[in-house]
Amino acid sequence: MGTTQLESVPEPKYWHLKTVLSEALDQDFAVGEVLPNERELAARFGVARATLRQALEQLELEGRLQRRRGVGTTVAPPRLGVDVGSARQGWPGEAADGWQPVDAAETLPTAAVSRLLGASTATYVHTVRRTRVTEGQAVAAELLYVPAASVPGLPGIDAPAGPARARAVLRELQRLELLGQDRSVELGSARADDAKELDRLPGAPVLVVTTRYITATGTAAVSIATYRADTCRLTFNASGAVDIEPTPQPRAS
Amino acid sequence: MGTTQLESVPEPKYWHLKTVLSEALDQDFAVGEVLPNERELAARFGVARATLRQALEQLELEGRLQRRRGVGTTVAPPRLGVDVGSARQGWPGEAADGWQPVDAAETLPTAAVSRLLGASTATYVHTVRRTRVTEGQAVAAELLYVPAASVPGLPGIDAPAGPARARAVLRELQRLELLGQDRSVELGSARADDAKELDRLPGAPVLVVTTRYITATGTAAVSIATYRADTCRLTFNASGAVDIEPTPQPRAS
DNA sequence: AAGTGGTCTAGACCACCGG
DNA sequence: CGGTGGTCTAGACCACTTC
Repeated sequence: MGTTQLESVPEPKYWHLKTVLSEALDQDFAVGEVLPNERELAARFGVARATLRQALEQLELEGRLQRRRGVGTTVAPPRLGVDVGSARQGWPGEAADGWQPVDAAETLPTAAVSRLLGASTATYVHTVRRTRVTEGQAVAAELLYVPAASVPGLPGIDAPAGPARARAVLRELQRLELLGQDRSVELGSARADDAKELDRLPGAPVLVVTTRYITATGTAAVSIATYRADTCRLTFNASGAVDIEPTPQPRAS
Repeated sequence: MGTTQLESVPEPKYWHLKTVLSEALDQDFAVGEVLPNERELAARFGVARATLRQALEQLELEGRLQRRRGVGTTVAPPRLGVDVGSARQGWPGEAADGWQPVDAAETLPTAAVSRLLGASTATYVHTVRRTRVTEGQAVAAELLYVPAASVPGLPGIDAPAGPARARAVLRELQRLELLGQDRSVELGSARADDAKELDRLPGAPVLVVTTRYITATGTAAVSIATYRADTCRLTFNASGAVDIEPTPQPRAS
């Protein structure tokens, strides 16, 4: 860049790189297109591969890129808007909202889970695994914890494993009267099993949505859902307002 | 470890490191305590510093650690629960919820902003900057975009800059009838100016909360708030249920 | 087998904070 | 000033996908 290095605060190379790449993505690349490989890009910009990778990492974090080992780096489509808030006051599984039961089992709750469940401190909890698919993509993996006390009418552990059993727990849960629920969203990194379901590497950034389902007797169930942070935008429709449109591309003239 | 390396899928060193460190944090460290420096930790575990840093990065992303250049790495307190959803149907600035007006200006909207504002395509928008402080910590920085058409009664640009002007825009906005709002949450990285307000380095992971304020005539305003992803947990109280308690530490027996 | 991204190393220098 | 985390390099090898 010329001789004008008067910048008293020289921004890091990877940061500048990110800006340059971001503009290039807007102008010269279409969604789905594959970029040159990392070694060539690094050479082209005159930096080490590690530095180039730092820039790519951030762009992937922002949902601009998608990297797959053995395949390459491609331009990501706009993030998927995934509805999380408008299904007001419903038990899980009540609406056909893309959640698919996978399995269920009886386990002892971890310290963190029993803390969320509150004073009930049930000895056993049913653990239901579900996966959410939107537009053909696996966007979330959920673990739903239901204390045995919440669903007394449930058949014993002799029930067949698999989706059928998961559905049985959900069906039983829906018989309770739901008073309310509270939700929280935070950043996390995917555990190994969740990463597998989401087709990502372990440690991938995820949005962790924790929901407590409240009945008259306290917290009847807790759901911990992990959404792919790179491809998802969680939407909460606080009112009956129109849905947000899926980010139409402003085409350059 | 011993000689049992039968694991056909050897997990990455940094991943294993992260697990070991995480357990050490639970058992041997108190909140606020400073860890040994990176060079020593790397030596102690027999890995390169870059590898050690990869583990620390993930732990920081999960809110377990806090790193500050020139100071050191400390054990982070549990994430702050920041209420985002329960202030139902209110204009910004209506409740004393920790938001502090900083400044305001008149600008031309960027392509992304005018897309969010919808078909109105106003030529000018008022841009209000606010900061949110919770428990003494700056947790969020917001840019609120208000098309000039939404607040026709506002004095011209001769108004004094600074918080007073920001308050004037908010006051004018609150005269409209709010029909609803929709919100979305996604992962992003802090722009330079936001990072400064949040006392983080540029590129730090943030949760971007986008809110559209709807009136009878369309989208009257758009807010883009960036929350520190490392220290914040966004909470949405969908019902009048009790608040979630701030993660009491389970003491080992 | 060839090509991709993912992990790892052993150094170096820089920007920032504190005494 | 010394010590901290932040950036950067030039290599190497590994895991995975595709052909």
